[in-house]
Amino acid sequence: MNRQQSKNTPPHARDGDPLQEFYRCRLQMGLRSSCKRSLVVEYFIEKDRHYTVEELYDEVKRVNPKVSLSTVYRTLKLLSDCGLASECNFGDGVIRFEPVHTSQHHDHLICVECGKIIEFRNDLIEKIQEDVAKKYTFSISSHRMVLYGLCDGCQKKKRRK
Amino acid sequence: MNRQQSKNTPPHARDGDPLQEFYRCRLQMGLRSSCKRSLVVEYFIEKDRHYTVEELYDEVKRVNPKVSLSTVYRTLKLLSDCGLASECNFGDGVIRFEPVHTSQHHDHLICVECGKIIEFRNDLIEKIQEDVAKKYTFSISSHRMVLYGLCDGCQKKKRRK
DNA sequence: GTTGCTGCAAATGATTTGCAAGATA
DNA sequence: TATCTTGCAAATCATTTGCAGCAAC
Repeated sequence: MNRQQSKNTPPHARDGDPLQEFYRCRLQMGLRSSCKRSLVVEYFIEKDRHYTVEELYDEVKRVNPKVSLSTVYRTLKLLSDCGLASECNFGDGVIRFEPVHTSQHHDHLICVECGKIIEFRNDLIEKIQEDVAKKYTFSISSHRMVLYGLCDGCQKKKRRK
Repeated sequence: MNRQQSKNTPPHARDGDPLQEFYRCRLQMGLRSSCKRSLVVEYFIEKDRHYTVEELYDEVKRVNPKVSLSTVYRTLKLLSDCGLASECNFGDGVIRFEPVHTSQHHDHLICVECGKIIEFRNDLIEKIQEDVAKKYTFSISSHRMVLYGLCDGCQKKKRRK
């Protein structure tokens, strides 16, 4: 948690820091502070990766082995409810959670070899939405796009063989 | 099964008809012909919809109530193995199967109100793939795109309220 | 002291599998 | 007859939940 922000920022401050936001939600929802839940929340937000429940559990357990799988499930559910995490489904049968950045919408690029996940933005998507909306008389509100391929590193590895 | 094709088309003929293709696979895999499996296969291919296992089961059961859920699961698995069905995951937690058309790749447009699913094609997607590939040094092999919104009918219904 | 948090074990729900009986080649 | 197909019940797997004990307020 490498932030400079003063500790006594009022809980209603929406400053874009997900942790602050979580504390705000926590108070608003009448939740208590607990070291296990905080560990999960802070770990998840700081690492800023696309975790499966199991992966997050495994890593958090290394820090505090007493954290249970239930707690990880419950905490991720909580974060989703607060709008600070969202489920990602890339169609591989595995559900992942990503921290919700207050920033803009993005899509995903996945390496089919090593599983690396990269977030990207591309404005042409809006053009596609327009085209399709016009053609089918839909009013489009959102989209999900995933590109699959080989990352730089994995391409190089393949070439060496 | 409204086709004009001769019944004795050799099993190796790849004529693009999914049913013929299935019979070919069936022979190749040493499977037997059974009325229940055929019912599931033919119903699935003829209806050409995005079914969940349960939906397909419910409908097939109306035709032949003796078909079991296991058989539907097994048959859809079989069709996937033959490359004649593919799993669709639109991120709503429900897995659907769609018949694989020998035709070109497509993406999906989903009405968030009534659940209607439309397949579409848009060539701008290739441009996006190029852009993103260049930016992240990826070599992209495939993609999935889903647009969510309101279909024509549901927009009208909303307007009437 | 009241109420939230936690781990555990049990429940759930979707899917898969073992097996014995029936069907097809 | 040999082997595939099927329904059923049991197994599996990820996720959720009930509950009793512990912890925060």
